[in-house]
Amino acid sequence: MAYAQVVVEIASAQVDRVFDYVIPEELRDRICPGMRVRVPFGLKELEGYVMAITESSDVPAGRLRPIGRLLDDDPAILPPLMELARWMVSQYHCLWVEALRLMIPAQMRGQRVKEKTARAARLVLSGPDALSLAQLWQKRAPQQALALRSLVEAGGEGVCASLPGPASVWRALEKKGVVTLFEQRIYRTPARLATPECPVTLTGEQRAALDKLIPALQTGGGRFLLHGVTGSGKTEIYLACARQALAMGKGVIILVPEIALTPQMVARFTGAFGALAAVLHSRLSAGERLDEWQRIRQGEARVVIGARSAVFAPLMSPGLIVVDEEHEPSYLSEHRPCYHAIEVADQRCRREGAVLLLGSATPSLEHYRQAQAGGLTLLRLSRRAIATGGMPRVELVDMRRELAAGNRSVISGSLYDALCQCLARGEQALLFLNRRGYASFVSCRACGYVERCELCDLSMTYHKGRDELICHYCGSTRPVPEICPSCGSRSIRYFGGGTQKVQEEMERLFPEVKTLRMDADTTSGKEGHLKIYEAFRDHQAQVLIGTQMIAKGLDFPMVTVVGVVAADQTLFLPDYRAAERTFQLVAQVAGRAGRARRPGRVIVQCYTPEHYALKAAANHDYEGFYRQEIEIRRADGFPPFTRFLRLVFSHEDEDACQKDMQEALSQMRVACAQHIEWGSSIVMLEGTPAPLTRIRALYRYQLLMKIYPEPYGRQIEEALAEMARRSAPYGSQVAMEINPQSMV
DNA sequence: AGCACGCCGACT
DNA sequence: GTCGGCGTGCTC
Repeated sequence: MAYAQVVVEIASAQVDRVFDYVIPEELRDRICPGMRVRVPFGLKELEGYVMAITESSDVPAGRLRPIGRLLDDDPAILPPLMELARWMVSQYHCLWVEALRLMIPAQMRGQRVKEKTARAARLVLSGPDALSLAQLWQKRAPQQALALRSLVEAGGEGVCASLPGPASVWRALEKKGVVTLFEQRIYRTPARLATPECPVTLTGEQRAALDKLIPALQTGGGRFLLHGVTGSGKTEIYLACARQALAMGKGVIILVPEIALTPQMVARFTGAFGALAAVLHSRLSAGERLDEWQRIRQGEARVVIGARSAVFAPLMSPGLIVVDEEHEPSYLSEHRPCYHAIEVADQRCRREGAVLLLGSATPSLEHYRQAQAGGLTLLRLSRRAIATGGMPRVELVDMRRELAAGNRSVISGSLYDALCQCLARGEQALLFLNRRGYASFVSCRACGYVERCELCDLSMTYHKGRDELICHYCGSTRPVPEICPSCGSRSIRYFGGGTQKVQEEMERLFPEVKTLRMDADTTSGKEGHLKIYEAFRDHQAQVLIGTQMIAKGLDFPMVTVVGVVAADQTLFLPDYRAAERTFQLVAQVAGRAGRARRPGRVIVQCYTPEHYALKAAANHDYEGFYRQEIEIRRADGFPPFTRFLRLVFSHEDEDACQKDMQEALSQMRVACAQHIEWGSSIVMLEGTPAPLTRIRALYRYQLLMKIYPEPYGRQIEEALAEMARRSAPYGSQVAMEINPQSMV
């Protein structure tokens, strides 16, 4: 007798284990681990994942029920990815289904998206025979003759819809026994541009990097950090490595932050690899996503370019995983399971004998430290590739002085001058501001009342186009009050600038200059991104104003001025990574300037120009920043020296929420008292309300702690995970975050 | 996650 | 007396 061990499609700790099922005789030689099945479970039928096939079962025979049916012909999850799921369960303390779900596109569950097929025809005769028949029928059945000829031209097989002749003609040909008709699978391939490959001469540094990478690809293993300044040609390296891996019959995954998954980037890879390239990102339709996944699974596509979750792409034998812009926070998943795509990529590479290549102009402290210690091989590109004018000049502008000098605009004198010169020369400019909307809060001048979201503890942002207040956390909207709800005064005023405000200011200062705005508000449509990108590339506007999304990856040769409107906005957030973030942001934005031969100029407006992160960014001095920041982290016990853990409790009732947090805190204290030896591995910080105390009508409290990995870090973390798994006594939701990217 | 089983208040 | 509240416990 054979049994299947199945994990069922229910995300709950209570069923987070395998259930044994009898395999009916007729399925015995087809079933294997990694397949999805339908199984009876309680009163219902559910989808499940076959984890293993066994010859015996501990469950009494009377309780065993048979597998319903198989949902796949081939296992949807390849064996190495099953193993990767196993690793994720232990690494991220997640449920089995949560890990398994990552391995297949969501569309495959519940069969929500159908495979697309089309009527196709195959020639039964040889080509010459068919042609002579066509000749014969030319007079009496010209349509059939034409259809037949086109089918011969198509190589004897083709999809009817793309060949001439209506369905009736094809049916007639089938009746005559000349062709057979059948349904053929059609892949919905997302539309994309393809930048033709142009031969490039590699710089000495690029050559040197490849001289280390190519042998590693050939021997099947190695971990590299490519530290290349903006514009130094990291993409050339990726392409060359990908070609090498393909030549060896291996597959390639290129991970890119969602935001950098620009048409430009996709076009490079499509140009280089054509139909061998598949794209996975959030803007694909359900059908496109499913089909791209299946093209990869079938081996038709062997170069995958995609965001975070593409690390699970079903490639048969990956030879290379590239993580571009490896410092980006978006590689850490925000929802369960909270995996880090780089950790997963590293794990996958080790298991499948692939090369891991991390690339960034501003590497994360953690990976740079690993490179210093030898865990990662450091490859450097310290100069921009030949066609550029060197690194742009970066000026820090002290906005306190601007204000003292009487300039109350969001545009400083220096930025204004730079823009004047740039625009007069017919060149383009980027203005970056990490906040969308028009005013970050509206307030009553008389009593100081600020409009806040009813569900979140957050001031609401005024959006001018829609003329309403929007909560940037939950998206709820409200009209702007005409009179103050608190004191009845009419003096409602707008404060704090966003991208809309900057755009208005630009139109006031340069009325004849066209501007474009790129932020979450203007890129809502499916092709929203692309439209703005193309309009700016085609010079329909001279100035592009935007948030994060213009900081990454864009390459416009005519941009010679970049303005950062408020650089230290992010510097004083309650987050141990604030300095690193700010440094990276300024360095990345600055890298958008002067990418062709024209020299670039970068104006960074801030209130603390003396801050080491800003000074280092202005000097293009990554090393200098690293040395200072790593010492601070070491001294304060922050990552990468510790694992920073955050338990977030949320409940609609504030009291219950706080009590659950207190309860967990005392439990931890008890546990620490029981395990005296833990003392050296854990630093408990106080439990407090989260900086955003209320989101979407839920109150939030948090517990912060630092865990030194050696010698008891693992044990402590396990205990905490167990605590988070058990529901809290007063009913709060508990989420455990490891090295969270945001602490609000 | 569902859904049953099981023990205490207001209704024909 | 019963209908029905949602608190534990199980699903191969």
